[in-house]
Amino acid sequence: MPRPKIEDAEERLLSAGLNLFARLGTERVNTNAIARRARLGIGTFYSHFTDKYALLREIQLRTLAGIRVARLDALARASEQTALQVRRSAQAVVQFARSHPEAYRVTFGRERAGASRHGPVVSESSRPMAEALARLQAAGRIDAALDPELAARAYSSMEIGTLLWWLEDPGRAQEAALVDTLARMHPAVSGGV
Amino acid sequence: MPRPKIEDAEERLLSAGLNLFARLGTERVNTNAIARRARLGIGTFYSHFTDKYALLREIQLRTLAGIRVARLDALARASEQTALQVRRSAQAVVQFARSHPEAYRVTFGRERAGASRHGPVVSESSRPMAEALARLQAAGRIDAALDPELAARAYSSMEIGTLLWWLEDPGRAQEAALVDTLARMHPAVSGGV
Amino acid sequence: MPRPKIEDAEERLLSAGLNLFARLGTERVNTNAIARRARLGIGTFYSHFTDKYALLREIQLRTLAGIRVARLDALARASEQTALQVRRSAQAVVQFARSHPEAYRVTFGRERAGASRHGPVVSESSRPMAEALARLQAAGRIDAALDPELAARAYSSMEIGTLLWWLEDPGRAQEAALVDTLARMHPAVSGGV
Amino acid sequence: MPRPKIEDAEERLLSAGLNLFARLGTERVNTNAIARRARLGIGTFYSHFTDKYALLREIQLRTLAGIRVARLDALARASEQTALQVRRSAQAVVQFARSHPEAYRVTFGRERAGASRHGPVVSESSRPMAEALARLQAAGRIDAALDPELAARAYSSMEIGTLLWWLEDPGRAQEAALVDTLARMHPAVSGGV
DNA sequence: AATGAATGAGATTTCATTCAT
DNA sequence: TATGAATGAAATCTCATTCAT
Repeated sequence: MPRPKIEDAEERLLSAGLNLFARLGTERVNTNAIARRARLGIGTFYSHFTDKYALLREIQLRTLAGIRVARLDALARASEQTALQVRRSAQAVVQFARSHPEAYRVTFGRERAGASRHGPVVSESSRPMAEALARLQAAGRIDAALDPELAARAYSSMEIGTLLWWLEDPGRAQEAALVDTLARMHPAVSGGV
Repeated sequence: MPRPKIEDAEERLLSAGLNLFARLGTERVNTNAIARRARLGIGTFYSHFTDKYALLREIQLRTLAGIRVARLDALARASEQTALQVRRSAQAVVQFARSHPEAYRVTFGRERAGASRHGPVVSESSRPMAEALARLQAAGRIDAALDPELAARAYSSMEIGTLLWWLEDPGRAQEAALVDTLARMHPAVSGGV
Repeated sequence: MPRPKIEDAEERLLSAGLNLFARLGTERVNTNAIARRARLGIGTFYSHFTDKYALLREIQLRTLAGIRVARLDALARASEQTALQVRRSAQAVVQFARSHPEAYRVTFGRERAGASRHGPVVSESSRPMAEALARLQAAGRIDAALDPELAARAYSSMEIGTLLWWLEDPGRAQEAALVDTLARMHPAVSGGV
Repeated sequence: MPRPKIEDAEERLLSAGLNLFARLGTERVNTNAIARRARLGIGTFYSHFTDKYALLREIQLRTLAGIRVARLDALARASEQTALQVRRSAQAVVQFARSHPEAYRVTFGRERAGASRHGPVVSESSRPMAEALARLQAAGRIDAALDPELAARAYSSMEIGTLLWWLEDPGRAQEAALVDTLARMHPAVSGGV
């Protein structure tokens, strides 16, 4: 009898899931709670997602896409200068995290139990960055002894870990200081010859 | 039929738990499985730990203590030179992770759902390092513009994230390269004046 | 395989619970048994009642309401004469107990362990009766030395205890003799001036 | 190795059990807790009692014996006059309950789950009283229409129920008023011709 | 006789999932 | 398409009881 309104049920579910995941953690949220918060029947949940982790995956994919776009936008507007590009890129991510803290936490946070159930969405691919570092190395712009892949990997972990820590309490650091620290510790900057 | 023979039940449970947590992830392991693997009754589990997360916490505390000791040992043997100390410290942690991959993964890995249930054991405290950086700064040894707390935080995330990634497949990088990368990107080294 | 057919699950559970509680006692019945007897899944039990004691409470509330109604009905039909009202009231309760022996036993019986877990439902309130006795006293109809509250309390215990004993084996006494004894020993009758 | 001292382990267990049963209710006390409170090993419990209910039964038997003795003592000292004997008997029980509230509650209180497991200890035998009433009837001292057994039964319930209620909060009534009410409502008194 | 670690049957409770409406 | 009552496998946790010491 109900049938509330033929609306964006899927969006409602994604939004409800994001909020609950961020507040309670993936494991402490169940499908019934997501459907209830979306003001939809539990059956509706299952006609849109196969399970809780499918919804989580969709949230993560959207977040990763958002970050990619933000980063590319920033780079497009920045000059060719490496140090500036690094800074702009860091700035873009920090801004994204500040604007979408729930999405960032849900996507990168600890307690990603879903990963072990349905394979990781976030492979934390640092491939593009590794390639960029390799190019800089080839151009003699950074220390030849640096391992590009390891360095890229290390930087990614640093960025994610630091942002998650910051989001727990944004009062912990000024946004500008955060960007500065990330940029300084970026291998393309610190590793300069 | 209770009480067949007295044994070191607690150690057996810790070892079984470590193994299962590392292989399956905290959430996919239940108390029954831990007890069974330790070849003990489920009741024995509960007479030693209040729940799964109490056992997890004990594993983590032991791991953290082990790392602390390893790091201090390494520093005690190293000269006073900062760059060398940084390298020795990184080496100690890399060696610890290589020798106790399960413990490292269980302690620092993603999917730390238990943390949200019983409070985090691993605060990933970077306090000591922040203080060391501040001292170096006061001595004019590293850039005054660096924020010691942020930098320490960032380095910790980097170290942990990189080691977790490496442990997934140690073939990904030479141990020496790993140590080298961590040392290079350490703020006390890269941030030198 | 869920959801075979929609039914009045709650009534089925109440009825199954009443029967089992009466036969085995509150503590010897578990939620599984109640659900099984109601031919419902255990999950269905928990979607209707928070636990065993919530179901018990509902049974008790219904029983108390039933007795209240029966007593008021009887009084409404009786004349104003005190002795007759007392007799009619006793009669109403005896009839109720005879017609709903399980409900009476479950509501008033010993072994009300649940009470201590979730607060008593049956406060065995003798307030109304105490007030009635006080009015009769004021009107000089019963001994002024009688303590109305104590007397009301005492009568309630007597009524309940006697009925529980009788229900154990209704052959123990004629219903008429039971009513007669209760009426005779009622303070408004025996305490008359 | 322990072996604390060859003492009255049994008395210690009875005392611990009485205290715990009275505070928590029969069902919420377990054998381990009783042994712990008696500062004895759990094994010792089982070398003295077969289970929790055996200990409960022993407590109840002692209590019943105590009440019997108190009542007989009182009657022995009272004159032959019925009204006085009734009053003395009531007084004796009230005093006993006041002096041994835990024992009284544990013996007569609701939530006698053990009863259903091991058969009732307290049959609430009102046989002696029924016989006394019958004798009084034969002597023409009380109304011939009264059913002695029912009346005895009713009085017992009244006495127990009222005392349990009083023990919940002795401030509820003066001890003298209590004795007075019980005596007044005793069939040998109120039923007098 | 006293001990208490070990036991495991059994009770409670959760929640992903189905399917008749 | 949307619904939500019903389901039961699975997980957690308790506690009476045993028996080697």
